[in-house]
Amino acid sequence: MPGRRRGVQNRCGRRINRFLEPCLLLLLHGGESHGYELLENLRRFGFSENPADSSTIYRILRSLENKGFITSRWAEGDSGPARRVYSLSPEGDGYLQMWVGDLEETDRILHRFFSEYQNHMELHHSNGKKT
Amino acid sequence: MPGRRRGVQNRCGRRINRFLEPCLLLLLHGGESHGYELLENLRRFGFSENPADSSTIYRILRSLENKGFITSRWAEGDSGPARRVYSLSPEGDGYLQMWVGDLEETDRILHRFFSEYQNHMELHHSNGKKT
DNA sequence: TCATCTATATGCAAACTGCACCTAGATGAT
DNA sequence: ATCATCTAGGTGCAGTTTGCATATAGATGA
Repeated sequence: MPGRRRGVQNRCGRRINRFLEPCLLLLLHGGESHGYELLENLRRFGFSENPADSSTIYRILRSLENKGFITSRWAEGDSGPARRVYSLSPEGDGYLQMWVGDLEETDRILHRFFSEYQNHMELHHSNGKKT
Repeated sequence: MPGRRRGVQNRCGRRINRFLEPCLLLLLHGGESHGYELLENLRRFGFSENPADSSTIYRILRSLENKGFITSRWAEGDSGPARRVYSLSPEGDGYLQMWVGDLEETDRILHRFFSEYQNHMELHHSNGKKT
């Protein structure tokens, strides 16, 4: 069902920087896989119908391989064209750990934003009127 | 103390896309302010010593003004050069609401990532070995 | 006069992303 | 056989964002 997404896209973009990278690493942490399959499995992370363009996925995978965080081999499938199957390397596992720490920091910042926001809203609520 | 940050930067960049935008909007929600002051106040959000380059701030403010979400006027300060003082517009207030909803969605995705990650870790923990 | 602080801004390059488009094997229908 | 379609991987290009360097300029004090 996935693959090339044609037509108009949401184009909101307000997400996390390079967030697809740790998602792909986490999927590969569960076992080797190829790009097309990874693209389908990305939906698990709750992107509402908008994970990414396939070109983005393939490019991220290529860059992860260039950095030595994953390795690839060609595999003849039981059906369809050959697949480039990726596996997580030990370095990639460490990189995933780093990503997790970084995202936890991001999460803290996010919650500081929410609490600041709620502070403001309570102050404005007390004067009863909101233009 | 802030201003031009010279020297080497962390260059990790794994943060939230355009996250500075809602932070600036929220600060302006608390009252008008100018760029240099906003830059200082950004630290409240818990960016660990790395909020943003001043050029980024000024450019985001300019783009928010172009979209009509904030307005500006020149103000002669009691000291130092003139300042461009920004105020949140009603449209900007709505835009901030939208951002909050969007970041809540981001937060949900983030936590789905964390729970997937913990699932994996528990599975790997059971076989007793972790490099 | 000169350095420094405050304040705003531009130029440039690198990175990331979305969209359009291309290649190519496999599969099934006509 | 030919064609459309699905699977699978990929490139080219343009728009956006960002970090770093740098420019401009008023104010202030040595």
